Amino acid sequence: MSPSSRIVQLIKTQPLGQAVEIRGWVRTRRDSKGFSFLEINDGSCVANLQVIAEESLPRYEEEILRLTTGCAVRISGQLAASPARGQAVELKASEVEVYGWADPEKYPLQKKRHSFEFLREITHLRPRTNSLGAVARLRSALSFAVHRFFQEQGFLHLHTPIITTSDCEGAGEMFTVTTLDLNNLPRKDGRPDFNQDFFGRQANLTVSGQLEAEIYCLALGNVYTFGPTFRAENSNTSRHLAEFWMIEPEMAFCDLAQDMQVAEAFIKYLVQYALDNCSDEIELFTNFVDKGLKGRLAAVLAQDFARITYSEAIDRLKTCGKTFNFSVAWGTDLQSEHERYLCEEVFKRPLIVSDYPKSIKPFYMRVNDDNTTVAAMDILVPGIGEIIGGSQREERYDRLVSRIKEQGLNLPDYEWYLDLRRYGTAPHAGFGLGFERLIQFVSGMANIREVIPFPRTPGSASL
RNA sequence: UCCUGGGUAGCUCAGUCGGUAGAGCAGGUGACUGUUAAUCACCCUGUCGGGGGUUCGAAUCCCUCCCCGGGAGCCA
Repeated sequence: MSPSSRIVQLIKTQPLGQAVEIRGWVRTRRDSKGFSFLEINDGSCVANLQVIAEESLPRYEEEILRLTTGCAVRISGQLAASPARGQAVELKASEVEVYGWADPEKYPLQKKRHSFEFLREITHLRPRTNSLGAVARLRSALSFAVHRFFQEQGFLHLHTPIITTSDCEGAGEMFTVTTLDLNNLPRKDGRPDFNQDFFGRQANLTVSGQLEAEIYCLALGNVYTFGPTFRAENSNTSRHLAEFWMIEPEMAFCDLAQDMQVAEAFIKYLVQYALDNCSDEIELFTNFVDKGLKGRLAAVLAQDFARITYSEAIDRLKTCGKTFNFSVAWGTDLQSEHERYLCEEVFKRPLIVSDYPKSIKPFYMRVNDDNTTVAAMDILVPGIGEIIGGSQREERYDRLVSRIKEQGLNLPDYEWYLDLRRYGTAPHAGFGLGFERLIQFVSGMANIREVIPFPRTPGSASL
């Protein structure tokens, strides 16, 4: 391990008068009479460390005065209180070593703000910016917090398959995984012959770990998955990715009410964790990305999520006197504009909508006693919309069979799933949280492509 | 995929009535300065997204394709 300090620690502990060493990248250089100011960022925090480089240093003219944005350096010296405003401490350099130059005529990152659209074109360089670096730290922190929340509550972390042959998930279009020669595709009855493929059958990238999670839930109790998820939908929006990360808890002996409780506690825990551990990042986002961010996050913690059933939502939308582009009718899905109105204008906080008509929801959701709705819930947050979708699962064998048939699905495909109901079935429930949407919510970033390091979207997969 | 707005200097954008392109920032040079979006002066920079068409003449008008933003659908 190098003897260098990370800047986050130096700023926090302020070891004045001590010899320290840092390694990082030059953000900017400003020259004064007899010395230069260097701003160094090492990725450990939002803040740069200001370095004073006197002209008496070796190679001052040849190297230090040539330092520009992007150069990688090692600097040792003494940490001192800063006499000027803007920073508490600064580093009086005694040695400056340049690891790598960055030709200012060609280096794309300038000492100014860039549009996120432009930064997307330089995926390999954008984490060197303040905001994308901050997103990376927030993402890492929240990822840890996800595990901490569930581990603290005794959940078991489960790795569900990324390559799956269960073609019965119905959550969206799937990517096929194959080693077949696409230039000379073996066919049978005109269709690709997957019997000759690597797995001897068609395999796809997972669209959800839920069904597999149910298997372990009904053996070990509460479990959660946290892994990549793939949807081959031609979705072109600021909140859809073809490859994204999803967290899916599945809880045994759990009903919809408890499911909602856990989901609400989970989101609040993550928001609180971000406020406690990424305050500088959230400050940055509030100042430069979304002025309302901090207030909104505080409001999330301050009150209970609003709760409303689908039927109540329809009533409210019908009687609110507002005209929508899409008409409101019981039995049809809520449109984006309906959800936004309820969440952002009526309740002005996260909103849980529950008990949707069974006709618009998948087969595995538990049918309510009214026989027309299912025990499903969506959590909507202001600015983003749906961030969680969940339900109590149908644990009754007969009901599940008729739901599978009702939806025109192929019963034999579900034998293993039905076994879970044949033998020792139990009430259980779960939900899926879109990790990137959560990061959008906590960072205020408008486009989901900024909150994942390497976004995959239709027509775009850089690196 | 649909609707809509865009694509002009490294970046962000302006460009009138169709007459062959401009600003700020960045970059270079110099001055000045415990500076911090430093300041001041000077200098450099163009496949006007690609292709086709109309015209004496197209960044500008028409057709077409590509790419990007915003909205919608699908969902997390």
